Amino acid sequence: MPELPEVEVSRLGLLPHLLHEPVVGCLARRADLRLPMPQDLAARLTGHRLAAIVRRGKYLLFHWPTASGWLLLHLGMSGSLRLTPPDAPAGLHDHFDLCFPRVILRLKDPRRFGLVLWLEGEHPETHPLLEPLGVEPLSEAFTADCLAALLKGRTTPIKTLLMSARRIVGIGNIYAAESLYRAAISPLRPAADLRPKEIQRLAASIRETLQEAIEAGGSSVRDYVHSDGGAGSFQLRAAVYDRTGQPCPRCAAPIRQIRQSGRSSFYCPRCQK
DNA sequence: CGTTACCCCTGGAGGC
DNA sequence: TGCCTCCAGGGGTAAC
Repeated sequence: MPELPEVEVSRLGLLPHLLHEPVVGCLARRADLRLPMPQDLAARLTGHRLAAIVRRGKYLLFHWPTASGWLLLHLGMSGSLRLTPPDAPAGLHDHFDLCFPRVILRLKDPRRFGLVLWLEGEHPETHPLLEPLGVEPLSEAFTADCLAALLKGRTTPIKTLLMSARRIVGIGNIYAAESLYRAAISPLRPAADLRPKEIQRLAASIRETLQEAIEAGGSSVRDYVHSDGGAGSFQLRAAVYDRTGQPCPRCAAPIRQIRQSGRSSFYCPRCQK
């Protein structure tokens, strides 16, 4: 489920409930996620107060300076986070609990492509999973010039490039499709063929699409603790994603579905050139 | 180096 | 009803 906006909305939803709260325990019901979950988290974290929650791409990082380390969390394809009351029974795919005095942070991840790791020390950005990550699309560093530099000399289809986290983080299959639609650029275009005007449009549409999705998510999650789906369950209304055969909102041509690098792509063959 | 194929895992949808 | 196939919002690794 989660791309950058869903992860960011989760972060924003968790912050007011968890920040500065002391950990009272942890529970790993299934430790075999994409990588094995550490087993000593309760011992490391119990009694320590959560000092920050940071997002990098689709990763969430929870910081405990007094335990001198970070908890790294990734939701994979099917992961979601919820805050539950301490006595709420765990469901089938609730693999991990981080317990605070009044609430439990609970990770549910049916496909188990997600990740819970402990990063020792104060520099998580040097971890092998984080170090190679590309630019944050909502940061000031992400300009049209920046995007132009990423595209330069690359023959990969622009859609594939948008989804490669070593160049630019956080954009998954949905927001790649929606950003390209908004910029009126075909997902099939070789990256290096985009003209400066198009690059400018694409950079802007990526920002806008992600930002709007975050705002939509934020407004849809009123009470994080008691809401049904957690914060990962919203979705920006898609113009093209998963709308094969339905009319393009702009020109009514049927949305087309193709396959690129093993993933479905959706686009309007008339609007996106 | 750049790009693609395949793999991890479970569940839901649709065809028969 | 069951069984089968395909598909799914991610990403790492191996192979060309």
